[in-house]
Amino acid sequence: MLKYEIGTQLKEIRHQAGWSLTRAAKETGVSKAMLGQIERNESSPTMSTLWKISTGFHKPLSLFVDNLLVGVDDDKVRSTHTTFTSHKQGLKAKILFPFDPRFGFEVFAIKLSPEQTHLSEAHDKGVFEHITVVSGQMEVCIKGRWKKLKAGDVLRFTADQSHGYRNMNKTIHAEFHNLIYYS
Amino acid sequence: MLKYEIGTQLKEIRHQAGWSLTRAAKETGVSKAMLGQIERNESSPTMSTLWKISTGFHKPLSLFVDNLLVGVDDDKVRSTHTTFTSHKQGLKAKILFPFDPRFGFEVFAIKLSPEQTHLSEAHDKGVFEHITVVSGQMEVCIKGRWKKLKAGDVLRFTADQSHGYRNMNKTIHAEFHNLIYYS
DNA sequence: TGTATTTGTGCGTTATAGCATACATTGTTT
DNA sequence: AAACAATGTATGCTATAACGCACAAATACA
Repeated sequence: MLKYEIGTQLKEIRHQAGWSLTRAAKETGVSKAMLGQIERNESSPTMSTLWKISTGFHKPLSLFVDNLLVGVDDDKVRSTHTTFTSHKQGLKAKILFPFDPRFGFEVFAIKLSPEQTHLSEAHDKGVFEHITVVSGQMEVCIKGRWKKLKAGDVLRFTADQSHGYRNMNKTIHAEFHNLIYYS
Repeated sequence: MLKYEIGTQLKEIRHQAGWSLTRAAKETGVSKAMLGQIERNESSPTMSTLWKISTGFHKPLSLFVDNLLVGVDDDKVRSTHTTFTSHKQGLKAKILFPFDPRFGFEVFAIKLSPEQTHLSEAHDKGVFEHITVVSGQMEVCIKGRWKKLKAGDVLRFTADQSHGYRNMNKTIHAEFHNLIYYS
């Protein structure tokens, strides 16, 4: 169960060099059996052996680590509108896109019950929140001031400060998306 | 025996985030025991767990892989002028600096016996050889032409072609350094 | 067309990454 | 100072990365 398809990268580099597994094993000091399983994504190499590999190929480590948008395969539809996780009182949140180091952001969908307020702690420097209101209306608090948002409205702010969301309506829920970007 | 000190990097990132090992374990999904040994460079993480770590910290993978010039510690002197390895006929070579993916080059010292010729196969594209003659005199063959070099002379050429070195002198050895850069 | 030789993969064993738990140490509280 | 909570470390166990060897298929060679 590998999220990280480094094997494809290795196979390409090896073929490009015109090396056999035996040759690669000789140059890198890693057994060809292991190199084989790594290429087939059957095994997740340790940093130690990855170092040996990049050394043997006379290539920088980043070459094996970067450009790995190959294994994304999110082209199959995931249904998220059924499962809402993380039930705090009056606030339901579910993950639309979990954080992925290759992209640097994560996206939540959040439902605020009527007359509910949620305060959030400050995040690290370089974190940006992107609010998109889907339905209902809500308010976001930044630097002590509550800003009104209605369906379709968007808002971006630096999240390295305490902030909050609330739904002042007495009957209808508010739903919004929150894209959190980490730089 | 880790060449790759990724632990130091992790420790710094964790401290910078103000997280305890317990907190980090919770966020990343990696046990705090494991995080501990990784930080102490007692364990070389697999790419799989390194992915979990970078995900949990909301940081790109490159942050843990790059900027690792910390563990170089070549400030202790290695004596190389005694041990000459790789004895081909009439050619003695020793490694001054082995290839390191962080730098991208390796350096050899080569001794050519009198009246000796050595031919080398073409390397990959993007490989450069840097010749520095230390003592004696020698000739380097590029594109079929032999170029004369004497002590103190230097020469750089693209190594994606067959080339050769020879010492035409009848009595004295020739010694030169060869820095091979892989781009 | 047999016969080597080289290719990659499968198998059993060993080394080690990874986990859960318990422990010792330090810092906080009342 | 006693009691408490939080820190990072040490311990035993399980999962798996890594190895050496042997095998089957493909390729080269005669």
